[in-house]
Amino acid sequence: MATIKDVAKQAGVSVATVSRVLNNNGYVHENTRKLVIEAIGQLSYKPNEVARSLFKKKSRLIGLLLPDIRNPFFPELARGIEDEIQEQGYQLIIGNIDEKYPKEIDYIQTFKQNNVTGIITATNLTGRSHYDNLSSPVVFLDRTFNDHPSVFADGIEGGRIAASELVKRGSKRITILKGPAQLQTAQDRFNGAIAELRAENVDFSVIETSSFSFSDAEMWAKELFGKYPDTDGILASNDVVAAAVMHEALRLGKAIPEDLQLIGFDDIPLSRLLFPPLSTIRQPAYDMGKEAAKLLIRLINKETHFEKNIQMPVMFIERQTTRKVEKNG
Amino acid sequence: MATIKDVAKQAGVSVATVSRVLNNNGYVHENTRKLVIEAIGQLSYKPNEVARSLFKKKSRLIGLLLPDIRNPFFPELARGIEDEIQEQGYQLIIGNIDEKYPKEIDYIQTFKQNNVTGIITATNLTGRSHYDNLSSPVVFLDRTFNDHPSVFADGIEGGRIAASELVKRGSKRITILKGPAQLQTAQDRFNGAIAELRAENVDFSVIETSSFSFSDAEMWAKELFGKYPDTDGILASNDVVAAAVMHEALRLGKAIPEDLQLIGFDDIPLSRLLFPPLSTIRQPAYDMGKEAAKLLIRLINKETHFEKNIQMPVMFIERQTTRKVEKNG
DNA sequence: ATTAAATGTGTAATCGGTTACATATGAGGT
DNA sequence: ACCTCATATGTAACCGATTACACATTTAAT
Repeated sequence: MATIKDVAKQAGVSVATVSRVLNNNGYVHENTRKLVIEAIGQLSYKPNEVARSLFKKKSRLIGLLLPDIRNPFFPELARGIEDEIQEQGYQLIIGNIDEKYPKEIDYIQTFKQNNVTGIITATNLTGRSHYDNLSSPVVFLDRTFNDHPSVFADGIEGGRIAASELVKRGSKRITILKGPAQLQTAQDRFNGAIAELRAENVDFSVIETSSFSFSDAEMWAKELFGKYPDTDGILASNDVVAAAVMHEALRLGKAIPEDLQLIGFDDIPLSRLLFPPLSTIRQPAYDMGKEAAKLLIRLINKETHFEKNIQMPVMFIERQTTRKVEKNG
Repeated sequence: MATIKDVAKQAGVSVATVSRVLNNNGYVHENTRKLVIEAIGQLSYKPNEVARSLFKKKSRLIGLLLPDIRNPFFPELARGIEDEIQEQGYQLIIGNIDEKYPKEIDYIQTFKQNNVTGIITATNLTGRSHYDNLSSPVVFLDRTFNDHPSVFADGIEGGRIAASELVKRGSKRITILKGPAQLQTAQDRFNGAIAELRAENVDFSVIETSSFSFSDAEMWAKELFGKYPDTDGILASNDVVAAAVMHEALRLGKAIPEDLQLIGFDDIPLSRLLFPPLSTIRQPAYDMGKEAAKLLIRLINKETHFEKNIQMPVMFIERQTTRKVEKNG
């Protein structure tokens, strides 16, 4: 790999001049600039980002922390972030936390040690946090944290809408799958839903779950139908869990949506491919990622006067695990 | 952030000694070592990885290139890699190529510029490649490339098995969804399948597809049933596409597996949650990731005498989109 | 014509580590 | 007592960039 010295020699100038051309600052004579650019081309020189980063204490890397890369919701967030930051010449480092707090600490440390320019975190273990005395800006995605910059969807409203749609469509004995206690987003959905059900005076039961994973989801589904075999409306904690519930319901021979209505949460790509296609509360994951990236870049550029807490809309996506509501209902 | 100089001052020694303690090399008196370790603790000093990397021309970062982070197969690979390399103190940078060649070039460049210690690539655009004159070792995952180190599953055998299982279970008019032409893995599956079908003298049709994405999968499914409405056995190019096909088949009122059998490819976590659960050819994604990581670490450590091309077994996972085979068949 | 400001370029310090080399001391061998 | 070698530690060069500062040359202004 050619270095800046090689380029300087080739162009017959000093390294300072090459650097000036590279960074487009300071004075450089037009002829000299051409010389340098030509030398760069001939040697196909690319600056060493590590050396740059050492001096500047800033890299072109942005760190992203995800709770679980296997949950399709998160790759979708990542895609949004990626598309946005690459336009600005940044690169993404993804750290997968696997819902484990020590991994989160490790990754934050790694990000620091590698001079990342900014961090976006979608992890959400309640309680302790290690984001306080970082030199690089942090955006909280799919969560909030004190009054730090954040992009999130309204989980409470989402839970409320889901419950309301289920009731509106005639479910009487509703079961809520309550997501992991340590995840704030899950609690929000749950709280929104029960608030609505209480207001509507509708009977409901709760199944507590402790993860969102594919492998465990089947377990909650079996538990649900074991305890509440005659439930006629289910609010799942997310779409993955909803898929498992639907699977179990169909296995038990229940008719969906006639005997049993089901609403998921997230609207992951797979949801429309289930059969019947899953009605769900959509979180605009890709756009949430984009917004978080935009917000982070504003913070990096030290811009001012912009909204630091962005709430994204959730919406009910009506597919076929819910019945049609009567027009005059 | 404390630097090595601060530690040296605090411990009353030179930076060289601190560095020796840090790296566990050279001679350090036991008492001195304790002094240094204490100073490190007091200042909660963490070495700057960027400075390290600049001198050593090696970082603790390993680069991973994925074709499409939204396809659940790839996060699974990533998880396997992650678990393995983190034990060795490395960190993962994931680059998502989005099936676009220029992005691949960009990421390789970024990896180089950031001194990654090794690269694992699961991209698979046929033809040109830019992996030739890299200083860091490269492992090809879910693909091969000349005789470079690689970890892959036997796509041809997978295609063969899938076809064989379908025939064995009585499908007569088989349709194959042929995956994207530019992906070697897809071609292998296809070739394996048609070889088997020809050998068995079974009639088949082909639908050509040009992506594995959720959004396009529905399109291929509709095209399939439009052109070949009486097909009674489908080999899907992967599980995502299989999900879409199943969705469409059920929508059309076909009975699975009685009227129509279906076999996917990959065995992504969602496959067992479909209803009926999807029969598929399993690739051991997590383990493939682990193996690739092990292989890479061996290359990094310049070990010798180990297998450089690792073929992983594929196997038929019998679920409920295929009929039971008669015991005396 | 004189001087201040703008332009153009190079030298060297710096970022935070690692390590080659120099130097010093003590132990063991003859 | 003398030499060798292992042990212990410090000084300074180095990795590849950026930039403060110095210096030289134009250009513009009075």
